[in-house]
Amino acid sequence: MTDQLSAQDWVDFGLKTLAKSGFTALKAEPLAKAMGVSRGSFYWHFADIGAYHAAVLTRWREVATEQIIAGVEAAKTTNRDEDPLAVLLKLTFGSKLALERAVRSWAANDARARAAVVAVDRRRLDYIEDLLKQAGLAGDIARARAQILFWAFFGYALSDQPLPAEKQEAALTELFRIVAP
Amino acid sequence: MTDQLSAQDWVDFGLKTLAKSGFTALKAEPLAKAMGVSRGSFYWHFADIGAYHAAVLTRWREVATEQIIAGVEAAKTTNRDEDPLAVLLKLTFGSKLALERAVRSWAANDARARAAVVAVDRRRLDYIEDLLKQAGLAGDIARARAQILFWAFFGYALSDQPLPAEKQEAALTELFRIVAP
DNA sequence: CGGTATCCGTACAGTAGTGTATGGTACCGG
DNA sequence: CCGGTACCATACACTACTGTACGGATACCG
Repeated sequence: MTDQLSAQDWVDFGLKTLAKSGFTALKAEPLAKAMGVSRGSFYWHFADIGAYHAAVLTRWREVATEQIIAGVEAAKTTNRDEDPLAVLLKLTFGSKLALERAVRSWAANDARARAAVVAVDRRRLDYIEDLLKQAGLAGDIARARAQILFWAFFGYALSDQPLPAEKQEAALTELFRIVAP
Repeated sequence: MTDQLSAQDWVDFGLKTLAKSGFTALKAEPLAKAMGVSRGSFYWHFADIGAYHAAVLTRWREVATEQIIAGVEAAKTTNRDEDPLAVLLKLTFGSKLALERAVRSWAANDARARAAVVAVDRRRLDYIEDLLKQAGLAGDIARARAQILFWAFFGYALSDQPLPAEKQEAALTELFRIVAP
């Protein structure tokens, strides 16, 4: 039978729900109803809500950390004439950010979510710093500008006003011009 | 008697609770217990939870919008030789940001909170843009860089890793150097 | 001093979600 | 064909919070 659910199904659905309705929607009963099953399924796959939340966060750590980085690295080899930093900006600022917002919102209210966010942040920051160093910036400058790029990214990701495409484009070019060596 | 509570008392305590425990703690029963009264008081001052939340958000709009701006304007007149932009950076990045984080986290899960955040954001962005124009930047450049400063601020405000003072200072100087005319 | 408005406590009913116990069903290996 | 395992439904007890009804206290005001 293919209509049986796995723990992975529950976690994936949790990520979708997280992006759409925020972490307050990560509850057994509403999720079960939305998936057309009863909580019997939920409590078979997970010991309790805490275990489920941990599983969702673990999965997010996996997908959020390596996603953009893999994209940039791919572009690095297939499209050698494009600046990796520009690719990074385009990829990050172009992707859907609802999930990112939801997890960071969660982190403000939950210690385990906060731990996941901190780990992911460090991974990303280190990567940006590497890119800047590879572009020829000195160590301390690279670190400071990586921090700025990082802040700007999350400021954008978390600002609730969907900026008009023009202004966003203008700000991005300016950001790139300002940070790039 | 001074041990009677006003609606304002409830709202102020709500802001403190918001900063300390997030919006999920903004519930009548826990708040009442923390204040040493019963929910009878709460439901006398507020029709329901929704009305209370609206009052808290309104109060936040008041304090969050004019706080920093007033500080910068004050420094403008009393300390004429300091760059207003530097003052702005120092004030914003130096203030406690728990409340800011909490409200923005709230905004990800609640439409009314989102509306408040959007309004406050616009006010701040416009002010930064004004500062940059007064510093002599052209209109489009001022707008783009204001956006960058704005993003960077929230990236900082919402990043859950308390940066070591050294690195933060370095990033700030670099940010100022990069954006200032 | 009596009355009235303000403020709060208490008791109740209702709702939403958690976790558990138990039983049912489908499929798989021997 | 039969026992066992994986998966799910149902029913129950429990907790946390909401909102309302009502009654008590307290201060102020005529």
